[in-house]
Amino acid sequence: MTGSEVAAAAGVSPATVSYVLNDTPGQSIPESTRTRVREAAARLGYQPNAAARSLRVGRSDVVVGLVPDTGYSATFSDLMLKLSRSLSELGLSLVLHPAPLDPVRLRELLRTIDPVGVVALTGLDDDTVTALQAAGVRVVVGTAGAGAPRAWEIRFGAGEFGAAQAQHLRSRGHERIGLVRWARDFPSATDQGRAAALLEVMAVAGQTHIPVLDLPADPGAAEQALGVWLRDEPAVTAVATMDDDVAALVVSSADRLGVAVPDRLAVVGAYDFPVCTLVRPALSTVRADLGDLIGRFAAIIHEAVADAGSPLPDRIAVDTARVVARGST
Amino acid sequence: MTGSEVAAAAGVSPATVSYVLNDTPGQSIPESTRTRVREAAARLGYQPNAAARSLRVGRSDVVVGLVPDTGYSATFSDLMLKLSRSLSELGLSLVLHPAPLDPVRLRELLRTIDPVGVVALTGLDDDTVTALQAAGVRVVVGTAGAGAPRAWEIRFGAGEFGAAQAQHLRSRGHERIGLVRWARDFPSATDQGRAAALLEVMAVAGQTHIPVLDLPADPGAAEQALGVWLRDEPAVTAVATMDDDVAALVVSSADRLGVAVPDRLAVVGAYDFPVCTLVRPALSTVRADLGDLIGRFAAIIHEAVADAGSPLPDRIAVDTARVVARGST
DNA sequence: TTGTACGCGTTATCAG
DNA sequence: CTGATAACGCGTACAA
Repeated sequence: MTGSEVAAAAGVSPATVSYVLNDTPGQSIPESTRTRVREAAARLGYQPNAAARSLRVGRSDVVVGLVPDTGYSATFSDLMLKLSRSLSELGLSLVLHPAPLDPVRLRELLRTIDPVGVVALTGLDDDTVTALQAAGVRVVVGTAGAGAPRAWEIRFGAGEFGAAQAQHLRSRGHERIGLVRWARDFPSATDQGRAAALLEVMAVAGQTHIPVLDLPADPGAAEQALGVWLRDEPAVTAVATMDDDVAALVVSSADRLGVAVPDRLAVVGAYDFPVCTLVRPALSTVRADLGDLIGRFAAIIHEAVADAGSPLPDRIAVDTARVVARGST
Repeated sequence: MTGSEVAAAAGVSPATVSYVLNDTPGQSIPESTRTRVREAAARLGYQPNAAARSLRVGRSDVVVGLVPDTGYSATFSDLMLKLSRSLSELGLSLVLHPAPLDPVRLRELLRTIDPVGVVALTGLDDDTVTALQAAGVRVVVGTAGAGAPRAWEIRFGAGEFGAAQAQHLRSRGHERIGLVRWARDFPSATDQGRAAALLEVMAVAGQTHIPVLDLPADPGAAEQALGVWLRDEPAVTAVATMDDDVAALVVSSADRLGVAVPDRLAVVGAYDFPVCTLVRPALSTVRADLGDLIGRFAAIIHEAVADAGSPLPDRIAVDTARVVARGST
């Protein structure tokens, strides 16, 4: 079903079809013609060819959502579903991809999808951001990142989660805290941003660096790694984790090791995943109303796509980050 | 960077560039020309434009992976990562999308991505499969489904997980079992296939239908729903769940209700998610070496894409489905 | 007010 | 054995 066929059915030229269906401004087409075209399009089930459109316009209508490759809880899933709906109303569509991606797979993604925007639930390192811009991505929404954000890049929640975690642990009397992240081949930018945010708060209490534990996903290996780490870092009485999945593994590993939570080791996670209330003790965590942000993301992306020259906010604060205290702290 | 520029740099025509870089058979181009072209392409960092290619060829090189919209664990995440790599080697790329999708979003996905193949970690209902075929998708790999598979559709693991769960529960002496699935607006085809598989095994023991509990994701609501359901179904002494996330919520809800697991209620999950060993009692589950299947999926998709007429297997058995017995049964 | 014609980058057909 | 050239479907400048 092509635009020409619709034009033929409506008795107009292909150009008119394009004008009508795209609501092209500056064209004075009588309402009667418009309805005839729209009706024909609807009747024939006309769907514009995305490839032809992309080729002509020079960009696709696709936004890529980068999700953590460590698995992806219902919390994040809901977020992406919301984003998908919001973007959909604005004529954009969302597909997901696991992150972080190595340079080769990133290039492949950019080449095959040529997204107009990227929303990352993970941090993006500078090289990735640079590659995205070079590939023509109009707007990037992500969390942490080392340098200053570019004009077309928006950051959110860079430090709020870490700050909330550290403040909570301090308020519970802890003076030396650590960070637990997933062990992985390539370091994640989110991990680094979180560590920096924790340190900023703990520096006030005299802590000079944040010890980091790389936790393997395998329960046996995790237990061992935690045991060794706790011996090596005897001053650490509490840990913040990158997310609640990691926190859950810490708590259960501690249980097996005979390490009392929260007495010997307090644990605070992040994002309030469903797993929080499944483990014993239940996980304290930091949650934020990210769902609220999603609508703004969509609007910002739409704006950036529609009007390339419009200025973007370089940062969106997550002002709703709040501690949910449960049994693990 | 376009093919024409490469052609100019190499002193050949654009057509020759296409022939060389695509290894088009039936063309006798001297090795010297080939190397010259390849060199120029590499030097200039040529990346073919996917939109133009899609427009010309009539399909994209993208495969869509449908993932459960309830969130998915590291187990599925790993699977998709493996699939992504396998497809990548075959010149195809993978993007993810939450499923099930309503008809509107499905159409949008098909229009914007125009995938050449679909791999679903969830079941696909018949309408969806029909829509996929109509949109020109060459091959669909999915789990359950009501009717018989189409020639271009491959099913895997339709009943194996359910059969293994039911057999395990029977071997533990249970004669009346139920199925627990996520409460959701639209029924999932996976859920229906699982129920049928369970019934097939339990029919031998005289069970005539499988009571189903729709579990809300919210812990409080889940606890209440489980309590009511157990009162309504006093004969049920064990449940199989759709996956380990659901199973974990059942176990923790039972704990809060004072229902002893496994004595009053045995619980067996599926897929061996990491959450299995995080809850008490640890979850019995059914696992299969799906990673092994992934490579075959990729090969089958590649085959179907490369040679439209080649016959596909209509079914791939998951012969490695095995029970992992832990504390919950 | 509407239609014609061109170009986006690629691949396939068909002369040379 | 090689390379012009047309065509894919759309959007838009310009002509009618």
